[in-house]
Amino acid sequence: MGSTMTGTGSKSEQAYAAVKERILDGSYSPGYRLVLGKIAEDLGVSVVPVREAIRRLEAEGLVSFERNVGATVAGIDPTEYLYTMQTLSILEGAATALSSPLIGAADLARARAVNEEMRACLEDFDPVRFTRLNQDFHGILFENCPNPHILDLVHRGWDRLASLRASTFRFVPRRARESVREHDSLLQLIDSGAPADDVEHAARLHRSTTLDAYLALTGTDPGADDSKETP
Amino acid sequence: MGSTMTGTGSKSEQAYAAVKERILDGSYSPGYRLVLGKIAEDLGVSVVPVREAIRRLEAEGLVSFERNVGATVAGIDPTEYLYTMQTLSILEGAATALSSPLIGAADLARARAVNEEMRACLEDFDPVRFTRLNQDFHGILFENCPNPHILDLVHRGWDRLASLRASTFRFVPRRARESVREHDSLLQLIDSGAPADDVEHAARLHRSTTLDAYLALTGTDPGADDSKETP
DNA sequence: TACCTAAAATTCGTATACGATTTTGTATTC
DNA sequence: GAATACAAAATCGTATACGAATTTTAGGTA
Repeated sequence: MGSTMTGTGSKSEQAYAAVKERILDGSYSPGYRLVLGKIAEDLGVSVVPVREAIRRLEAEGLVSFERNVGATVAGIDPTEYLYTMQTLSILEGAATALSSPLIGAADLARARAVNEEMRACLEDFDPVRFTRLNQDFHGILFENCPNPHILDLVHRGWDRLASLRASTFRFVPRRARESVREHDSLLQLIDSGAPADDVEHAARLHRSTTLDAYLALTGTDPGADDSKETP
Repeated sequence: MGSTMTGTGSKSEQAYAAVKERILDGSYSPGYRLVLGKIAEDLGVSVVPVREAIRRLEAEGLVSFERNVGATVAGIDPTEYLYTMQTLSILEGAATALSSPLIGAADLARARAVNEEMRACLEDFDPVRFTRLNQDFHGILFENCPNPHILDLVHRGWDRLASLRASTFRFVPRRARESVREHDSLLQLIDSGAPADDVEHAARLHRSTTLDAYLALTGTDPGADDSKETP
């Protein structure tokens, strides 16, 4: 009865989906210890399929695993967050660029509508709703991407961030207004039939500016000295 | 006796490593049916860890899996090849760019040496050796990349290509000489302290030119019309 | 109290076993 | 001869069971 039982797949699939959902919605937050026996009992299956599911989640980066010790929900250290955001900025930029020549008027209209919702959402600000809309917006820009591998990687990145966001909520309110405006520009750029390179650059900048805003706010400056790029 | 037994990890790890190695070196070529019982017997373990290993390989994209039917080594259709190459060109470009400010004189010297080996290798041409050297070359340029996620994705892409290459050998001999020259330019660019954007562009172009050469040779033109980027 | 040791409890890792599903082979019918 | 029906074999999926490794707890000693 837990978690929107689909009942469709094998027990292994069921366990995979259930644990993944719990991670993404925050029921299992980062650091949470995933004990095979407990989960198995919870789901009413034996440990074998649960173990398999957890190993798969490990391969996707949602779970970290240690031999003879067990699995925990993958952590939230700021460095990881930065890595993921940076990777996403690259992949989303590429995905948007590859999509852009294939985006039709209907898609643009939908994206515009979502962005207007975001704008409306700026008053009595609801970060969760805003974040969801943001994903919808970019999802529309991606969905025409002719390269499914890139899309898959983007989705995995989102999943990771969702897992983090569900626990520690990372959001820079001041950034929201700016973000909506950047969306406008991005749409205009695509609509004008700009070269893919320009779209890519703009889309990447959009994401990495969000990251910068976050860094500026928290003062996080993880390990590597990769900030000396503007001498 | 099978496949450089490390003996270190659990049976599950052992199975994972063994099957992966067989896929990468071509012992199991694309389409090969991975029967749990057979593999288990081969490795002297039971089916449970083998199954787990295969599911993990599926998550990495090396194996495709169908419920109640079984697993096969992931296929080689040209579309996949194109997707992977395109994704790699993006990720390698970014990885090289992020590395470039951190690449020291020693690294550059090593890379130069490898490229000279490649040049020497152009006479009495050995594609396998050339390919390995090529990976070494780019590996040197990457290894300073401060973002391990990107590196991980690049390595996964390489693994996929290795699996394909081991069966159908995809190589455009005429391209080799050109490639070595491009390496020279790339090294010079990095050495001159060029902006990261320039390095990224050059590195990406390098990979996608290779892809174009392959496409021109085979006439493969899968699905999407993503070639209209140079109007 | 702090620290070391040993036993108990927990949890993992995998072999085995068996039911469920799919595939293959064979006979029957038109 | 082709198509269908059915039986046999192969293979998958998972519950159960038990040994192995780790963590926790308890007890004793300086």
